[in-house]
Parts: sequence; C-alpha cells; structure tokens
Amino acid sequence: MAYWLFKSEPNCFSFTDLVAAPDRTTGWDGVRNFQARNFLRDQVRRGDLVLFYHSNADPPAIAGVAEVVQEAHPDPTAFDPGEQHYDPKSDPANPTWVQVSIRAVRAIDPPLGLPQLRGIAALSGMELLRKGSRLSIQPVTAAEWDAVMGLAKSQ
DNA sequence: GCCAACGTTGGC
DNA sequence: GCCAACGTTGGC
Repeated sequence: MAYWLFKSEPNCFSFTDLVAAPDRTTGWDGVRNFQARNFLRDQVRRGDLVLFYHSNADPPAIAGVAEVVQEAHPDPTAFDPGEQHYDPKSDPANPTWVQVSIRAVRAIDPPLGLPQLRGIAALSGMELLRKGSRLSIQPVTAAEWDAVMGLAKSQ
C-alpha cells in the first residue's frame, strides 16, 4: 500500500465536491502531464491512500483523505472535443491519458495550510513543499503521511 | 497581478 | 539533439 498527494483547484473540484459525489467517488480525469500520468498508470494501486490538496486556494491546503478504488483506466475526457482537456493526439485504441477513481475517506477540518506544513520538520523533504513543485500526482512517504496525520489529529 | 519554475513545441 | 520561445502552474 502506498501514499499519494493529488492536487486539485477547489474552484474546479474540491474535497467537498468529492464528498458530495455519488458514492463519494470520482474519476480523477484531466491529468495531462506525463510524469503524473506514469504514476497513475504504473504505481497507483487500489487501496492506496491519497492526500487531497487544494492548490490555488487561500491558503493552499490539504483538505481531506481519499482512497483509490479503481486503478488506471482510459480518461474519457481526452476524447471529447467539448472537454477542456481534450487531446486530439490521443488514440482511443491506445489512450495516452488515464484516470484512477478515488473515494472520500474523511475531511481534514480545518485543512492543513501550506504555511503550517512548512513548519513541520518531518515534512522538509516533501515534494509538495519544494520550490517550484508543480507535479499534480506526487508520491508521499510513510513518514510524511504519519507526520501529516499526526498534525491533523493534534488540532 | 507578478513572476519563478517547469514542461512542451518547433526551428535548425 | 539542442535550445529559444512559449504556455502553464501555482505560491505569493
């Protein structure tokens, strides 16, 4: 079992939206970065746990925990010209882009803001906190996970 | 709104 | 294959 961090702009899709979704589940579509895609395709497994991160928020924050309920399968939004993330170069017979499905486990309330996370020594090496970090699907170490859960529990 | 960091594109 | 130009991400 592995740990991950998925980014989403809450204006687009928030943790609250995930909780409100049917079966508290959604397909994590729209990933259009190869490194992130490779994680989804090759390493994210059913049962893995996910930190749901709100980017472009005030403050940016970890807002909840989710679990992976379905492993990589084709991202249908890549084939729909009406979709924002439509990719005409993706061949339906050999899809370029995949999604996984995740289900909300529990909210972290109040969310753990970025400044707060930066104050935790155990998270100093976390990819999220690296200057210029843009990866939208990030691996999280067990030690980082434990530190984040400890912080959530202490508040 | 600014801008640093990063990924992609395309000319050569 | 190099790299400049460009577009995007995302914190501030």
